[in-house]
Amino acid sequence: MERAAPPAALGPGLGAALMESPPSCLRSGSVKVHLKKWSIWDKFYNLGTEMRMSKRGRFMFPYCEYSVWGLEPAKNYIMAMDISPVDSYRYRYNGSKWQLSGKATPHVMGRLYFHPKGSVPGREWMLAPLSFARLRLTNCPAAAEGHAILHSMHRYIPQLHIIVADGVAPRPSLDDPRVYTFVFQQTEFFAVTKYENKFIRQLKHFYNPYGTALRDVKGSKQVTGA
Amino acid sequence: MERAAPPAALGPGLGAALMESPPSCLRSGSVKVHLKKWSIWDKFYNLGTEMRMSKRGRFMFPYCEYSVWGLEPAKNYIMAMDISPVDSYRYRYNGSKWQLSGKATPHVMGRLYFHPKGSVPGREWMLAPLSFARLRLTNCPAAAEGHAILHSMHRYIPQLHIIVADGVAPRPSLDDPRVYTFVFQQTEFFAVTKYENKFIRQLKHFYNPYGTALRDVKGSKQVTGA
DNA sequence: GACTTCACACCTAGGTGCTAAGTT
DNA sequence: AACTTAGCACCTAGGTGTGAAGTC
Repeated sequence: MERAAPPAALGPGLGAALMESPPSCLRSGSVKVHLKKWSIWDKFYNLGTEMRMSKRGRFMFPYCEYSVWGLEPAKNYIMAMDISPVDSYRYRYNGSKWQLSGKATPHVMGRLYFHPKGSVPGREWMLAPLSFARLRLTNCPAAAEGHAILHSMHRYIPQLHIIVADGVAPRPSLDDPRVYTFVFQQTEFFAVTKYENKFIRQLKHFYNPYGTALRDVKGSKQVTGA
Repeated sequence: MERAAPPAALGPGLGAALMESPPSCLRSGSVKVHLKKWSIWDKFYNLGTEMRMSKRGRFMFPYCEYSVWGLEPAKNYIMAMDISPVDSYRYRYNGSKWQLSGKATPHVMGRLYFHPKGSVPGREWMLAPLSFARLRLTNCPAAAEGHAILHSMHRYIPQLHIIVADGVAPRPSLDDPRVYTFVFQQTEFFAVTKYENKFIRQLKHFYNPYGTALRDVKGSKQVTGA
């Protein structure tokens, strides 16, 4: 099935003022990281990305995927992510935009999601995209390891940590100089249990392969160039 | 959907003479290994197990799954399998049974399938079943790593190798005394590109969750106790 | 003739947002 | 009223054996 152009409303979106594009490529020391599918991330970012959670844990869409350069080929690295609070506020959606709604519920700290490949030489990390597609978001405080525990109606941003695995400490402090951290502005999102912004809903339908059931209903499909 | 009893023809099968049950539990030094779902393996074994292959690689059914005891909890182990020729003959199916049909095509040697978990402490290996459900069989000599390369119409048996990973050699020789090898007689099979024995076909339909499409056709379903 | 490959329909498995019902 | 949960239909993804077509 051919994919039509995304709904026209989703292009210019909420107005040109928001149409900025944060850098999709960051450097830390000799290590360079590029955010893949940045143009899709940008589309969501400009509308105010929302990510649904559930008790069981839910994948992110878009998900975090990177290309990595500048690692030492023979040295081993561990790749980890965490989802960090952006600020200390709680938010609400008033029907058309997000607004502050009091102080944040304290963050459930310290959970890292380690890439399942484990400790792998830099050579191999640089060969293929580094994907965290299977990181799950949950609002259940008792969730299994490997799930990120978030609060609904709060604002978060994913952080990538590239950790030199020299065998000293398997899970070093993130302040350790052997940890390189990368944060891409356009991956910021609001955690929700149901989508609030209908344009976000439409973008999800359109780009997420599992969301196509609803791609053609309620005017979310439009003809190219119409 | 409830599962009816397996077809009556598949019980007594080819006759009582074949109805032996090889041990489902083996020991090597202090290490003990139990073959899971041995009663299903036995049913196939008594009819002459066949495993289909394809170019792209195909899962085994039944697949090899074990429980392990007697490892040193803190020591690391690597789990590997290979599919070994049982003899040096080629076979053919004459419509009712397998018979010799000349000398074997030389085996494509030395390929090991390593359990994807990698090097893990004995404690953890003993906690959960050790499954090789995702080992693929192929007849394509150029297949990707992790596929077992076999010849059709030849007879094979899977071997489990438990390898002490003391960091000396990542992929030691199988003659190394730090390698414990286990071979369960009832996992022997004929490699085929299409099933020959129709009773094997029926057993596969019956037990493989993906084969249920054909469970109810051509008399493969029978009523319990009829 | 004997064996292999391919396209197919059918199934399991599991992710998706929806709606309705439940909770606070 | 605001937010969360559970069940649903719908989809993708991919394993299954079949039967027809292809190969040797």
